[in-house]
Amino acid sequence: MGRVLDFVDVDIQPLDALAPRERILKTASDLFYRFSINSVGIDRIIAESGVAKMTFYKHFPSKADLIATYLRYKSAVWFQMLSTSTERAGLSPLERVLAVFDALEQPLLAPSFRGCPFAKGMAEFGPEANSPDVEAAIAAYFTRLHDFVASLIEPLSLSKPERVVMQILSLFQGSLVIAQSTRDLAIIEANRDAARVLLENGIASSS
Amino acid sequence: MGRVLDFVDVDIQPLDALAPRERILKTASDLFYRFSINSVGIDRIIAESGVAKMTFYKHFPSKADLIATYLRYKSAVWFQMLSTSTERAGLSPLERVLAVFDALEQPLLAPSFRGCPFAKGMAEFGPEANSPDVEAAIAAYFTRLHDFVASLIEPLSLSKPERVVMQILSLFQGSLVIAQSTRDLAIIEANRDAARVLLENGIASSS
DNA sequence: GCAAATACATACAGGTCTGTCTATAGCCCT
DNA sequence: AGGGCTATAGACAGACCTGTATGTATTTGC
Repeated sequence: MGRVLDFVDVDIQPLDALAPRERILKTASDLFYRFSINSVGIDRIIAESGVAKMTFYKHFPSKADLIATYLRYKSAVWFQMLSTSTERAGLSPLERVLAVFDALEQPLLAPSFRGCPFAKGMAEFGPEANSPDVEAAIAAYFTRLHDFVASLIEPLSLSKPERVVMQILSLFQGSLVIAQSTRDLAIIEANRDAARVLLENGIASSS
Repeated sequence: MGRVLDFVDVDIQPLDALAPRERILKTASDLFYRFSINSVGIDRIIAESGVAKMTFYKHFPSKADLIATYLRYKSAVWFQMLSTSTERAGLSPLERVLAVFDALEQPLLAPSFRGCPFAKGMAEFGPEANSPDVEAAIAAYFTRLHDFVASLIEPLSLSKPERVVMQILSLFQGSLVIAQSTRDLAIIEANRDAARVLLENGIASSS
């Protein structure tokens, strides 16, 4: 049942066949990501998900609650994609690291691509926003992403793995920002190659 | 008179000694960047800049107008910093490219650091926001940044300069995202070194 | 010193936001 | 068949938003 975790907007199952809670979450996810979180009101989410207001507030006690759930949902989607790419059969340890950039292809190709949902979340819900749940969801994503890349790099036995992890993470997040402003898919290949050079450089200097 | 272009929050001149327009712009700049654009209302900007509402609307016909001006102002600030770093005396062409990462030190050290103002702007004012002036200001920044890095790289006569420009830009923007979530200054050094490796690799393969 | 431009203070209109309340309709389970 | 759970529909309160209108004070130029 990985259907819910698809990145692509198109769904096999029509929206109104889903349970109300999933309908709300999916509608909110689309709207929050396409527009921004603060510019999408509860009323619109309710209208477009075809749900009554009380039903909404039964499933999500507050908008902040929905936002945090949306971010955890998006996190699951992204790690699903990352896993799919990095766990392909026949990849060498080094290629598995580079595969995180392959995972960007599908999102970047989607016309609904609007950058990294978590960077966008940070932009709207910084430290002064007083939304601890939202902040926590964002921080959890970045921590998990860091650990994910670190675990991919670990088998390479680099001399300064933490440094390379930060470099890969920067290339990854940077791809998402730059791609958003230029819409040039070449960024993926360029940064995968950059990562390869950095990794091989780290391996060489660690020998 | 580069005072207005200082990144640091502290100002030598007190705020209420400035002309109303500058007071408004400076207050708005602080608030928009610390919080987010959509979550700061006109009333707050007016209150904190000690200005009457009509005065505000005389200088800025609409909030969108103020936002676009804010972004152009921030752009000037950032390029001021980039110029300062890259035009230091005694830098080799390669070191001048790497100096763009030095420019990040000052912003990252500031407690008010909240990431890249333009990525934040994109997060709130995407294509569906219908704010052409704001969009244009953001696009102008990224175009100018691209051209800036390209002009720094040009003297190195790399075989694929455009590719390396994208890599450097990704490392630069990635630094801002990652630094925002980890607050680790080591990111700068790591990515400057990454850039060095990529540049030297490009020089080697172009020979 | 006086006139004109500029800025201040504040009330207001019309809209949107989140969240609550009331009342009604459908559905499952026994 | 009927009780209880769940969803729908829509009005409503109170706060906030942008932008306008109406006066009064202050500064500036000559």
